[in-house]
Amino acid sequence: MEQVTIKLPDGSKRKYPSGVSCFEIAQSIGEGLARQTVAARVDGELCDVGVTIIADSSVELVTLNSPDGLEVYRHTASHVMAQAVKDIYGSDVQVTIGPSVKNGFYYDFYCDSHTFSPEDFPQIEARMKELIKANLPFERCEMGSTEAIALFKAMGENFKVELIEDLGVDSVSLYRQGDFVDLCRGPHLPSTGRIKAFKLTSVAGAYWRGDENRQMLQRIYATAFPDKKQLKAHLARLEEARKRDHRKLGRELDLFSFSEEAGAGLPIWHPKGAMLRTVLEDFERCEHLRRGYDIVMGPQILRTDLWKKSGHYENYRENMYFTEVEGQGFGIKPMNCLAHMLIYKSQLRSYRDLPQRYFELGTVHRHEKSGVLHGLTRVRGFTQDDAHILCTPEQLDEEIKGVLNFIQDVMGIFDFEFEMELSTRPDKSIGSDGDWEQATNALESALNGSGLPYEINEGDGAFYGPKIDIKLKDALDRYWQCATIQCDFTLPERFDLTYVGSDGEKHRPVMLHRVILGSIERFIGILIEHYAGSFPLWISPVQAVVINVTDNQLDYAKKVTAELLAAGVRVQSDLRNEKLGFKIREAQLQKIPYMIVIGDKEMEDGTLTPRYRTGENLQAMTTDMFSEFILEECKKYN
RNA sequence: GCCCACAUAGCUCAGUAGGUAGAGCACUUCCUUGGUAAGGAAGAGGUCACCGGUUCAAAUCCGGUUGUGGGCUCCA
Repeated sequence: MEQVTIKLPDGSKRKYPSGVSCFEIAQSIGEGLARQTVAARVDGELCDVGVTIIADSSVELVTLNSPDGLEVYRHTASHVMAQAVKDIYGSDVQVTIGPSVKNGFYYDFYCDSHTFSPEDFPQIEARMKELIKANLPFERCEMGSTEAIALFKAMGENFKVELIEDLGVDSVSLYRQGDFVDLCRGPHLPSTGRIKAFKLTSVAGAYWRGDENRQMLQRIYATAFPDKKQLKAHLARLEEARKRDHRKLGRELDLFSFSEEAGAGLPIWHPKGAMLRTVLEDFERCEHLRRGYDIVMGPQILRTDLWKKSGHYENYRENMYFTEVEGQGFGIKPMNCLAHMLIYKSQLRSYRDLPQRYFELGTVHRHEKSGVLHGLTRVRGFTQDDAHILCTPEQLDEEIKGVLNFIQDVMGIFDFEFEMELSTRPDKSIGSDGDWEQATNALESALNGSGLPYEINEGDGAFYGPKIDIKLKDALDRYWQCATIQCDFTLPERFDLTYVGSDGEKHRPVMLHRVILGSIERFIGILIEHYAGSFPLWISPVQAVVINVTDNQLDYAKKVTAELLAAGVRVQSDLRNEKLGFKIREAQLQKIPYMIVIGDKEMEDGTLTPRYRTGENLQAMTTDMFSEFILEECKKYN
């Protein structure tokens, strides 16, 4: 009998009879492993465990512990869900696609006669459970495309027909479990019974093939995990995220609100939220000055002609707000770079003046489509911590490194880990090859120099230049895009920015657009969720609240409050005629770091007793000692 | 912008079948002066998001608008 040599990931080699299946290989290593194996990677290609091997190959057994395995698992669950839906709704429903996604999977259905709602979930889930219990095996078969098209046409599955037609290949693979057949590349679990824990989570609309001009499909989102415990843990994580939702905490902590009367997407900052913002903005001003930036300020509206010159009118006028007075048109700024370039242009620049680093806490307005607004993370009016660095091409490398360093410091201060992506030249772009190459190299070399890992996002740069995007990771392992560094040689060209070089000739400066926090609004939204509203002392809008035990200490408590306020502590007082326990509870719910308890004892000694929000009481101390302690803590950051 | 859902007191939510609204917390007043997460009593508070339609009668049914939520698309 012919033999094949199988190379395993640990480097060992084993001989098997030709035609051995991956499952049998797993079995030969151990029954336990065989039970956990859901797919295999044969010579790098992900495939079913049932696949047979007829030539020497390297085989990696994929278990549920790997991302690949989980993906196969969830993808299979999506087929089971599609089967359940077809079983229940029959030909009223057409299937389309159903991939696995982060934390779960979905399947998109087309259906005119019925609108899915969470009320349908129990029935669909019940049918899925039956299908799982039946432990239907998955059978893969290859079929000529013509034949497959005919098959799906006969089934009335027009979306599948279109998919096959667009694939433009001779043959396709189908997967069958029970009487359900789906076009699919696979791989899948060996049988439906392997699914142990799943749950349908939500319904949503989604465009066919992600194209807003095409049919709207009904997407059912679900999640699946290798066991019930992990599913439960995932649902608990979602619950935790709901608790931390910045929209909920924003109201509970009285930070901000939105008003239907004012307009959608326009946050209104209440005293505590405005204080939080002010602290962040002061921090930013200080950090920028420290790093050699100049603070500048541009106007809120600029003449429409200028937006035409910059190209923004052409590209973004649908998203801009305009106004006209006395026959002259103005556009409300959607970004800050124009004024910054006008500052640059206000005098003749020498290479000796460069780099120029203009920093502005620039409030911009963009008319985002109504459906995309979301709390503070997607709004129509927001403030960017925006800077534009104009420098010589030779300085580019150093400047980018400086910005990366800046980002690293700031992310560290807020306990954020982050990932970086380098986005390169897109298909549709402007600028010379040389410019692109130089800019991309500069970004790349700065990234390499930082020693931090990054990924390359081929073709995802802006049309005017490559960029580095930073995605920060919050306390719940969610990623948020905040900081970005973009190279731009277009705007300096359009605005004819120049500097006189050492050779006495005019040269074109390079412009870096960059933000650190991105939008202050968005960043605060992320911070609220990251800290679950329990802000570090230095950014807490209210750092301490003075609480008297009885009316007897009213005057002393007022005096302490005034002294702390004068010393620069962000303090409030709660002198209501309520029990201490009640006032402590309210301060706890407001997540105020320190509660200053004042009773007869403190009044007699001329002290105060701070209680930290963890419940821990500090030693009684004088007002001066406390304010000094608070201010010292804050100085670490600012 | 698109699909679906939702909009009742400051907040969280009830409101069964169309018959002009209810709770808890918060608020006000009074009692209580109590040392570390809710002391007690009473009171006040709502053109049921807005506009229009059906009906003898609309919080409830229908249409539109605005806003919100879950997604899709988009994010200079």
